[in-house]
Amino acid sequence: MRPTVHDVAGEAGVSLATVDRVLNRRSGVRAETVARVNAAIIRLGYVRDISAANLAKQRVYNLLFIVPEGSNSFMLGLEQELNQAKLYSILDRTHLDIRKVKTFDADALATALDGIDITQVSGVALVATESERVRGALARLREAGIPVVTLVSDVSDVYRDHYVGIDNIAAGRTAASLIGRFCGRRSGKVALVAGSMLVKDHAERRAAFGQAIAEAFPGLECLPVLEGRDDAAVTRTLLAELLDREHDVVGLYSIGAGNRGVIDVLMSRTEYREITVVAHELTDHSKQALRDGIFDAVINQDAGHEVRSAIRLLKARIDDTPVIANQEAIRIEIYIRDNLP
Amino acid sequence: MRPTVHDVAGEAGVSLATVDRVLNRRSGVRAETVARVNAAIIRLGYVRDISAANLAKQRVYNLLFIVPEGSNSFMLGLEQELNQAKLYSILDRTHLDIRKVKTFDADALATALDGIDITQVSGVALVATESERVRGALARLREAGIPVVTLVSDVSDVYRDHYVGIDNIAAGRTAASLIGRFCGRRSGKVALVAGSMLVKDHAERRAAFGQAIAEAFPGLECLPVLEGRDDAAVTRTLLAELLDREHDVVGLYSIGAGNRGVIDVLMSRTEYREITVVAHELTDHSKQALRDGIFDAVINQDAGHEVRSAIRLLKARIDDTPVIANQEAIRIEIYIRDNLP
DNA sequence: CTGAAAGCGCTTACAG
DNA sequence: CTGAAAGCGCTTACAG
Repeated sequence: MRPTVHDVAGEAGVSLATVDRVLNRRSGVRAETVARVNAAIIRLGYVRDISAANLAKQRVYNLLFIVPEGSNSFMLGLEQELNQAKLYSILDRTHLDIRKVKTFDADALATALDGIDITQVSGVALVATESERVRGALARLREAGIPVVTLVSDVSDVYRDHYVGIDNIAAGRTAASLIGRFCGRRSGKVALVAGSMLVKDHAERRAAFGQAIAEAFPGLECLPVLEGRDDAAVTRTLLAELLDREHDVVGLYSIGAGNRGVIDVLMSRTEYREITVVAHELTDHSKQALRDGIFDAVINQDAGHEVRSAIRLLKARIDDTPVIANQEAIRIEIYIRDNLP
Repeated sequence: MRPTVHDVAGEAGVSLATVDRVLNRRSGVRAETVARVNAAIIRLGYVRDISAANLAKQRVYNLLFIVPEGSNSFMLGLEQELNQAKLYSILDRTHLDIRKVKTFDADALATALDGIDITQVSGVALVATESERVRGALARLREAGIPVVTLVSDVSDVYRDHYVGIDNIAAGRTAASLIGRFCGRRSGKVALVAGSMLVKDHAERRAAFGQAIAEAFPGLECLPVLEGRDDAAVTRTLLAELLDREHDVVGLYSIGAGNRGVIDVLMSRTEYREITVVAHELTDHSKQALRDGIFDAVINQDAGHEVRSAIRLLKARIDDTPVIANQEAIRIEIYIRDNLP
């Protein structure tokens, strides 16, 4: 049988309460007593039963998720995963609170962060837009002992405990390899469509993509980025105009989440079918585009995995328990028509 | 506050013991009393706290994993993941028992299954080799109320509760698309290397691959499968001989786990570098082959995910709790040099 | 067929 | 600085 606090207390010759004080690193125990208890713990190989501890504590994890009130499919998907997680979270004494802030608006985010009631929240996850105010707000949270993880979009690593999302530089290189390889020996131009170059993940993907193309596929030339603001209508206009003007486009990299506009344009003329297209994020639209042969590959990050991972990471910080690094790594997933989930 | 058994007991006007009997569907309660308790449960929206229940029950999950005592890297990786999971499983009152049986030997597997002490084991996961004896053994286990999941390799679905692994037909089609697309406009022959066509997953991948190539890439022609028995030496000899004889091989699909032999041959002559290669399973060898440009893509199933998923699924069956379907779906992962984890 | 009491492994006031 | 006792939300003999 696994040893319990009773065994430790017996072995150390102290009471349960003292064992508990030592286990939880509470003050007011003589150094010598602490040492005796710790020795007993090691001797017995005691490991605390966290479920029992949480039961006794009546611990409830109050986790706050701050996400952009976006209209794009990926963010909607993320929100849906959060609501899914919410259904099951009651079983784990976890309360998920979802707050939406204006997209790409650092001030709105900072205001939301500043408004957090430190006594009511045990952990925070946020889709970050970085700014001085945001950094300040995060620093205050962490000083108050509240764990913070960034989701999908990161800030400098001193301001959060963990980043849950993909490596966007590697993602950009991946897109480059796929387009380069799929284009085969063809040479020509590559169109780039992003949401906004002010967003760090889009900027990173774009830069890495350009570099990888230049390195490995000299026959391909990247055109200037179109910034569609993740808006279908804007993207549609810009891209239609571009493809009308440029007559040598063999590839297209859709960096952001404005896939609907891209799909509309690509479907508008049969000759566009020849263009090799790689986009981001698996949604109903992008899946259909893969099936229809409009998209050749989609690079995805699993929103469900990200939500569950953020929850696990926050709880692990709160309980001071270990995590399995591999389980928390968010993969750069590649989908083609044949391996859709 | 969430309602507890006390609240239910009060509401129904019965004792805790009776509430417990109803909750656990134990016999010896008058139908009318059962109805009263159930009504109270619904009225209060009561949800049982499983951690507390398990604490009271001193529940220990004894899970048995039966895996082939294989020498191939993927199975070794799986075993490593099992040992990883073992480290953390004590925290969850879970005991993992790993038993190894002779690879691809249905009788050895059946004997292991028949030898299970039903009173000591609460759930079984196995890498299946199907046979009449195996089916019989599984049926007996399930009649005894012991949940069974298959891992990586499946049996007919009436003999297990769940399959934890990839869709091998889709995997074969995925390989075909990748090779076809990467070969571009080149036409020629495609070499196929498998472990054994007697193994269902290899056979399924091969069939789906052949069909997809025939459908979509008429310029490519599949050569007869080499069966390397997942053995590096055998694979090396067979493949070297084949490539020496055939002078028009533009693609190679390594269906099984004998990647080392494949890599050796491909590195032996510079002209083999031109061959487009897709293999299965991410291991140290296959990762290096991707980095070196020997392999163009690797199709992977995440062994760590599979192990954790099998554990979650078995526990969910044991506790009769719901699972999140998306979390348990094993993806057909595509890796190229740029998105390696 | 039903209930009172003790216990699972931990924590928490309260007392000293 | 330390301990005895009660309690977290369940389950389990035991008694009737």
